[in-house]
Amino acid sequence: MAARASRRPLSRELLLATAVALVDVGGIKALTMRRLATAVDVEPMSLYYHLPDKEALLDGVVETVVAEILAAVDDLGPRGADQWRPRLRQQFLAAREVMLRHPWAPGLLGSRETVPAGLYAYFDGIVGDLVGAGFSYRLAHRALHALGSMALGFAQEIFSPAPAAGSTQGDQAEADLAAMAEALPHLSAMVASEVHDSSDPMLGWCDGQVEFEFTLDLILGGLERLKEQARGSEGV
Amino acid sequence: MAARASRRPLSRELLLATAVALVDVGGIKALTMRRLATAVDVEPMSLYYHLPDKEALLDGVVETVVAEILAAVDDLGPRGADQWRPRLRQQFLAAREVMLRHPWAPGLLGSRETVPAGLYAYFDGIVGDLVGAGFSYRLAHRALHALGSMALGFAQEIFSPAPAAGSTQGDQAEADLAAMAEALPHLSAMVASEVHDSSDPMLGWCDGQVEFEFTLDLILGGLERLKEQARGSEGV
DNA sequence: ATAGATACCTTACAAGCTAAGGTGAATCCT
DNA sequence: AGGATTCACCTTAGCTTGTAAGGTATCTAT
Repeated sequence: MAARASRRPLSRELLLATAVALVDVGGIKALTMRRLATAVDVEPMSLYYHLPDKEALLDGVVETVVAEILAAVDDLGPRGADQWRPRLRQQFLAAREVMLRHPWAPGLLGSRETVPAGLYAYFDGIVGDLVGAGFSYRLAHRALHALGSMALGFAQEIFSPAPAAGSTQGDQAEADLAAMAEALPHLSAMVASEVHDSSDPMLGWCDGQVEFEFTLDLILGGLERLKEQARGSEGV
Repeated sequence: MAARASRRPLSRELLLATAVALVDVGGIKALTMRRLATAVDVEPMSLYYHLPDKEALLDGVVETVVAEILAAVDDLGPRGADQWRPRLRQQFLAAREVMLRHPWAPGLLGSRETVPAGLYAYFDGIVGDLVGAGFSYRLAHRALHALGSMALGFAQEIFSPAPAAGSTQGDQAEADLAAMAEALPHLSAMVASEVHDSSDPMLGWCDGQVEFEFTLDLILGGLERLKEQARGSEGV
């Protein structure tokens, strides 16, 4: 038929890529079998030839994003024993970049019950690097959890926008601010203090990137110190 | 009617409490208007007298859990300036306990676009404590992000179970282990190393509580050090 | 007694996932 | 070449969800 000749044939890859695009623009709730079908110009049931059901679609979407992260993270910087810290830092910053492109990804990942195998391979590499750099397995394990949950947690970003700001209009805004200053004195003072040495007031005053790097360095620094302590007490 | 007399009258609170119970037992997907209606023994549309729509129900559920966290966290330990660290530690451990009772909560919280006001009040208290203990507003802000995302991230627990263990049966299990040892050498070695000085093998070898406390202390320690540094460079 | 408010119910529909089975074209086998 | 198979997609239909529209019974106040 003309219709069929005029479009790319379906494939799992095409469907997953299209699905990721759909979610990027409309959020996870916008991903339905029907909409995905419309997006690739077929009837809904045709999807089921390439994907067993919607769960598989979601798993596939996760897999796709994880692959994107792995690609971004692969071979970043040298692998020397003394390079573990900048290397890990670069890797997590790269991972975060991907997550920023797909802000829904961590939540989806957390909601899935099976995790793509590629992720374990990635963890394996990290443990290898850390142990190679002098970490005990135990400390490497802790590091994995600490860094992993930080990376995931930062994607939630519970705390970035102002609390339920409704109307952003002159008078009302001032009244809101006044009410907030009373109810949340310390937070208000904090905002005021930060706006003070920043340029634009109240616009993106929570710089996620800076916060992320801060926390990342906090954890990396703590790990380094613990590693040295352990090494010292071992009597090397 | 007999039926109506024989049950508690509906109320927002009853609905939310019932909803939380439903989610606890069946996961977030088990929470439907129809099931909630059945659980409180009314027809589905009766719910809409107390809740505008399902979004409001979900917001209410989040609100309920947050209230539970706030209750658990309230007034824990003394509020002295030198007590910020054990105090914060206790608070986050208490919060984690609630999250363990409702493992779905962080994910839901992250998926909502408005956050309960009570949470901001809680953050306000933390900032107050930190600043009172000598933190700059900037560092307190960073601390908020670091601790908050850690707490949220740890609930995802991407990395606890073995990667997609299918059959847990004698021969097959051994084959799986062997295959895993080859594909993920460092992780396998790590598991082996940890099992070695633990008692029961492979059963809950990822102790979430220990990992959580480790990461919490890592962050608290880092913050303390940064605080002292800043204080020192200020010339007090 | 009547008017309204309150709290719950009946009906109905669009949109979601998917089981069951159909169809035309391509490919393979002899 | 011709029949059988397979591939890739479609049609129909069933069941679940959220919820709009409007109905009804009970209580409260005048």
